[in-house]
Amino acid sequence: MNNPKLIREKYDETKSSLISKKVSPELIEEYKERDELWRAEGIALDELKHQRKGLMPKGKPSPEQLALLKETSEKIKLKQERVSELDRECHDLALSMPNVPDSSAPVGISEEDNVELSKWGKIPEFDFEAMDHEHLGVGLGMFDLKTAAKVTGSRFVIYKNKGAKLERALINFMLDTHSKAGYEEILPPAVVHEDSMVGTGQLPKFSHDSFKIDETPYWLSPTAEVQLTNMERDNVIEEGTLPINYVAYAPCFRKEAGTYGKDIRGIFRQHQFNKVELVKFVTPETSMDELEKLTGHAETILKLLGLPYRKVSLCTGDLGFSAAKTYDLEVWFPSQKKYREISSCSNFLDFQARRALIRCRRSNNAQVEYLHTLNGSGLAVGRTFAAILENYQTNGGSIIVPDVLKPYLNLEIIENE
RNA sequence: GGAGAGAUACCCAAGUGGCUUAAGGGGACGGUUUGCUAAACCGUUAGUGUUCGAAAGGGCAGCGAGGGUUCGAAUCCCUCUCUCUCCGCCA
Repeated sequence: MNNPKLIREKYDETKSSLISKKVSPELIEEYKERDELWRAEGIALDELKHQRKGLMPKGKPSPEQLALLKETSEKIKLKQERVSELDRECHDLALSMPNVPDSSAPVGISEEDNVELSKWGKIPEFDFEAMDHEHLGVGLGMFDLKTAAKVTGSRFVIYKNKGAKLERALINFMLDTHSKAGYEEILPPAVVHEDSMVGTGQLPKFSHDSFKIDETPYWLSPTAEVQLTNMERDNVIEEGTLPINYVAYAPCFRKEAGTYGKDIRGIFRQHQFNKVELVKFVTPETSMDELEKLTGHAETILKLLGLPYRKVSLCTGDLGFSAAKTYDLEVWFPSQKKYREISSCSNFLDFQARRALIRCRRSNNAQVEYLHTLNGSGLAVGRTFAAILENYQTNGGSIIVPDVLKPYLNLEIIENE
């Protein structure tokens, strides 16, 4: 949720900023109008309530008093209905409005306008035709999509044998690495309450992207960002304990509606996938520095695994709903000859903190204010798995195990026996 | 899943329709006293949200959550959530 004062006091600036994030001008105008009405009517209502307090008798009211009380209460009731209606309208509009992009985010319409900031690693050159990760993985018996389609459905996977071990090794490697960097390890529920989904911005607008558990207020979490960020929902955190850094492994569930025919090969885009997530709670003045740190921690995983990647800054049109600024990390896929997203690191400023009511208490003056939240994938495990297969393949279709994973797998090479 | 008991502020806790502007205690903080500490005594302690205001400072809401009854609700009614005790089932 954006600070309502932005629309009230910096209307033109905020409006054009939101338009760059594809919000319709009508929506913004409607919000402004509703907000003004809500405030005016709210003041009138408070005034009436104040009046009634003065009229309250110490004991039983006399008939004259009673008549006056009844009249005032009747007015309050009508005004209250009006205010509640406006309040609901404002709240709904505010919840469906995305975060205002940070001024450092490049202005643009789509993915095409994202700005590449850096590249790391050497793109592997093979003296043979590079296979895609599905051929490699299925060929080595590491995962089975057909059986998963029978057991569950399409876009699900069953990892097997060394594939199962590689997936688990990656999770452990990522958790260990981030723990060493100062993140507190969390193992959260995979299921979250709808209130949490509202807190981080998945609801109410994007209900079609996630799975709801029928007849309950629960959802299958689309990212551990939801669990980790909402752990501090409704809390006031002492400034001295910030920054709070959490790392969690969790399975993530996404409907992937509207992606039919996209990334149908292999395990790149699944309804259920594993992800290691980083979340930070920080003081407002440090959040942009913390975004650099957070992105650096995600990059560390790619570097340690020796996977070539690039870092891009998302343009305003490509920014997620809740994000003010986002760096995507994209890893090289030899079979596609393209960099593909493997991590997304975002600063939400106080947008999620307002929705989820997460505040910090300043140590010098005891003032309470909204803190800033950030998160980043560190990394998407399934995509890391796929990238390792493709980048570490050999001519025979076997996979050289990256050095840092050897202690986890007790293997030098993954090959058919 | 069944039966029962709870939820009041930082903690404990009183409060069954208007005398509550939520008592009292503990703790915390400030002060008096003191060489220092403790004790004693005095005082402060409703966080937060929202709104009005340049500010100082006001208003409104808040007794687990949401509805309802009433001129008026912490208090009466309904629904829900969570905690505890017991029974059943279960990895």
